[in-house]
Formats: sequence, C-alpha cells, structure tokens
Amino acid sequence: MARILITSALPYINGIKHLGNLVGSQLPADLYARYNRARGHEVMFICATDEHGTPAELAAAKADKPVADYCAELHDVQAKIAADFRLSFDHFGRSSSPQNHALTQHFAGQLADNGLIEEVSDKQVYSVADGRFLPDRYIEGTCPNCGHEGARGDQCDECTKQLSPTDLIDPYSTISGSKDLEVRETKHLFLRQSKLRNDLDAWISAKTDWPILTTSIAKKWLHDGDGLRDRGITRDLDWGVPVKRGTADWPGMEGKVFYVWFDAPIEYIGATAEWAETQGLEDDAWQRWWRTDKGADDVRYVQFMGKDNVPFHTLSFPATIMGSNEPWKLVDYIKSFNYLNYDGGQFSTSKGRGVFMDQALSLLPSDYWRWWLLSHAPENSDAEFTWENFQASVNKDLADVLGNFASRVTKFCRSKFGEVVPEGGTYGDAEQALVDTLTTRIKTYGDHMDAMEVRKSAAELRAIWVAGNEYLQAAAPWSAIKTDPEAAAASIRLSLNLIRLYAVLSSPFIPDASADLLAAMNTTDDSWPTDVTAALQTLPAGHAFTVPEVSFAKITDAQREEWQEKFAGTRD
RNA sequence: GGGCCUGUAGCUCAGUUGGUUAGAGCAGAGCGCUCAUAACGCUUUUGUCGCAGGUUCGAGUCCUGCCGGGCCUACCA
Repeated sequence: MARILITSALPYINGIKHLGNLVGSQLPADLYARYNRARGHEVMFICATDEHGTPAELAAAKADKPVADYCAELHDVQAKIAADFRLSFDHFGRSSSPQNHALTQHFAGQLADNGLIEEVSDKQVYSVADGRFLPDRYIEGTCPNCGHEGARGDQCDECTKQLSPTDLIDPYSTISGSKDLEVRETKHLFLRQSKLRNDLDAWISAKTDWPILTTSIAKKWLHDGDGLRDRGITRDLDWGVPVKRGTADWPGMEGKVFYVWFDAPIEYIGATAEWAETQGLEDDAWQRWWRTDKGADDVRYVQFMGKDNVPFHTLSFPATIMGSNEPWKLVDYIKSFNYLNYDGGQFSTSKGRGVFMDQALSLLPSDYWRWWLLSHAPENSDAEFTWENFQASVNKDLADVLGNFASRVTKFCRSKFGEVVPEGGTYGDAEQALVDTLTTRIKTYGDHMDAMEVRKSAAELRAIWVAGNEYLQAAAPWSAIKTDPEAAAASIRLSLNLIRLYAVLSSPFIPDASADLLAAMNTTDDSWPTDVTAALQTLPAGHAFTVPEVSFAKITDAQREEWQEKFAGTRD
C-alpha cells in the first residue's frame, strides 16, 4: 500500500468557480484520489480556499461586509458546492487559518535566517480616495504607445505593450475611478529565488516524465532574460498573514501582510494541519505527510493545477521549501491542464460567461458533468465545451452504453427469473472471451489512471462498458430462454455481476451512479478487481437485487436549446 | 516583439524511439436483434495527416520557412 498526497490548486475566494476552473484542478485531483483509495492506497487529498489579496478585499467591500465575514461565507458556499460535486477532499481548508498563519511566518523566518530574504524599497501607486496601494492592473489610463483609453497599468490590451502604471496618461483607479493617485515609497520583502536558480533548474530538468506543459513553463521562467527573478512576497494590505519572522516581529514591516502567492501554497501544509486538528490528532499525524524526517519519505506527492498556476508551483513554492533548509516534502509530480473554453470563447468569472458550478448542478446531477469534463479534459491543448457535444456524449456514453446495460439486464432478469440472481448453467467460451477482454482492458485502464491520463482512462472505461453490450448480444439470453433456460440464467448471472463490476470501476468518474448501482445490486463489496473471474462471481445465485432507477435520463433537444439560450448571456 | 503549445476523417481526439495498405469514438449508410432509456450488435463510406521545401531507402513523426488557433511574458490570482 502506497501513501499518496494529493493537492488541488486552491480556488480563489471571490465567488463560485466555473466548469473551466473545476476541470483544471479539483476534478481530476478527485478522480485520482478516488481511484487510489479504490486501489487500497492511503490517500490524503487536500484543498482549501485561497482567501487573501486585493480581489478578496474588494469583493468584500462590494458586498458591504467585513472581509473576514465575507471569506467565511464564501468558504462555506464553495465547500457546499464542492461536496455537491462529490469532490472527496479529506480536508477543505482556508488559507486564512491559524495554522497557515504560523506556517507562513515560520517559512519566512527560515528563509530570512538562510539569507534568502531581501528588503527592497519600492515605489508604488497609492490611491488616496481608496485608501490603499493599487496593484498595477487596478490602474487604468490612456496608453502612451497607442492612445487606447482603457489601458491597464501592467499592459495595454490594445497594442499589447508592457506598461508600468506611471507610464499611463491620466491614470485613474479602477476601484473608485479616482484620479487622486500618488507614488509612494514602500518597503517589501523579496524572496531571493534567483539564488536557488541552479537548484531549481537541476530539479526541474530531472523531471523528464512531467507533462511538457509543466516543465516548459518552468524552464521559460528559469531561462528567460536574466533568468529567474526575485519576487516580492509582501503587500500593503489589511487582510492576510501579518509579516513576522517566525514568531518574532519584523521591524519595519508593521502593518504589512505576506503576498497571497507566498502563503497560498503553504496552505497545502496548513490545511493538512487543520485536518489533524479537526480529527483530534496530534501534529505528527499531519507531519507524517509533509516532513521527510517524520515519515513522509515514502509519500508520493502529486499536485493538480491549471497552467496559470504552474510558475508558482514549479518555482516559488519549491524555492520556499528548498530555501527553508528543513526536511519538507517536495512535490513528486505536477499534473497541469490547459483551459476549457465555452462555446467559442473563454469562460469568464468577471464577465459571467459560461456555466458555473452551482448552475451546473441546478440542471443535472454531478455525474453528468464529471463524466463530460473528465472525458474531455484539456490535457494536450485547450478544449471547448459546447452544448451539442455535451448532450451527445452524455446521452451516448452514460445513458445508452452504461445506463441501458444495467437496465436491460435487470429488467430481463426480473421478468424471467425474478429479482434474484438466477442459478443454473455453466460458463463457456463466450464468457471466457469476455473475461480475457476485461482483464486486458482493466489493466490498461489502471495504467492510464496511474499515469493520470484522464481522457485515455475515460475512453478505456467506456470500452469496458461496451464489452458488456457486446457479450450480451452474443449470448442473447432473450433467445436462449426459449430453448435453453439454463444458458440464459448463466448469461444473466454473469451480466448482473458485470453491473457490480462496472459500478466499482466507474466510481472514480461517476461516484453517485456507482453507489446507486451497488445499492441496486444489494451489495457493499466494492473491492477493485484483481481477478476478473473471481470478481464476476461476487453475487452468487439466489442473491436478491432490485431493478435500479434509470441512472441517466437523456438530455432532450428542448433542454439543450433552453440551456444554450439561458447561458449565452451573462450571469446576473 | 520573445517563448511555448497546437493544426490528423463532417465533429472530438489517439498516433510510442521515423518503418508496410494512417486509427478510435460520435455523426452518416447498410444489415441484424427485439431483453432494454427507439436502446444494443455487426459491417461500412470519408483523409493531398495546415501549406511549401529539405534530410532519408522510407516522414503524420526529424529540419527550415510560411499560414491559422491558443497560452504565457513575472503587481490578477
């Protein structure tokens, strides 16, 4: 039994995430977590809300709530939706937790002790009306290059020129619209990750089995221009982890907090500590996942994230870990994803374009979304969600191939033998051929899942479902029943066991339907098949079952058109 | 501007270190079955592998150039 630590990139706190966010990190991480649990491994699956930073403060202000209250509320909202999507986190934490505060301050202290923190005085734009320093992109004005009037302080979208806020003509705050801006001097801590460049480069270069997407982004940052640059890790904000050097005050840093991108990945550790607390366990319970001197040596640590998160997970966070000079667990594998687009354009949180997690669940059960999203995961390039494709895929795969199989077998059995596994007959060549096919395919399925090849796993699972229909067609118990009832009984006995097997194999993708099928088969045996012949004898003759409800109702053309219309515009 | 990814059947995608007649699912066509959510099974049509050169006995695969799509470019997170 292996021990596997799985983290999903932290969803930001300022609202409900869309399907593109979901498929880029949380959902594939859940697939991997469920699969490894099913294989009998010890899994720690961690996620949390990322709660600090300017957008959180502004969202709270807009909602007219104290930021702490706002984050607490949105955390609960996100936790509820995650649970409804059957994301099986062992703990869904908060980056604002006391554990993360302490850990973040601890890491900063270690880094400072090791000469990896530098104090840098910088000039930043301060908005008097807003009473805060503004990140570059919260300042807009006229582009000095092309004259575009809506240029942001970091870049002009019109001519794509890189800008500094002070370059802008007639700059104003995008928060208040105020032009009462001034440049103020402010001091910040910088992580001297440039000093770790060679270590990081060697580490990344050794990861030859990582997705190209992951390593190419890391190498770009390592080698671009003068190489990896140092990074500011503090901000002038109220909401966040106060800057401290371990437990001691940090002279000159009063009133400042750590930058959200410094404390967010540390929350992977913090959330595991939160988990221990909620379980009433001591520190060693979480440290055995994270400290190689306390049992984490044999842990395999896998991270899931969208490509936008890759630089922080390949460089900044490892620099924090390495630079601490303490035996913290470094990531072993980073699975990164491209973006999912929506019907010809991008999903957009700010523009409310696309389908959001809560809306999705108001239309259909989570399994529909899980199946489509995972079987179309944007692994090699950006992928696109269209309602036509969604309808066609879900109807065919889930309703016709899998759902109908369970339906035709159980209903036939009920009408001919009653709701009990029939006895009699023996297995022959057709059954052996099926076993051989399944043995091969289940092995392939497992290999793809181990490799986190999400689309290929889905395709193989589907092929396993198809094998059942092929067998049934060849065995044709509806014909056999007339001349050789024993043969029909044997086919149906096998097919009923096949339903149970499908429920087990499918559970990482579609946990609710799998649970329903197991319940209908009146069994709690969800053990992963190692010997297919044995697995297909789990339900013995005489075992009672019930005909399951229709697992997957089809999406009608009318529904599809209605949803297409409904989500074409923007979210209220 | 620079870097990276990508372009394969009508659609969504596989194609290992270059090696025979380029594959899968869906859609289309034909046949079969009738237990089942008009579901299932079998058979089957379609490709100048973005374009143009080059290397090679041999290129979807390697090299160069061009065209199209996308992402990143360090103060959004």
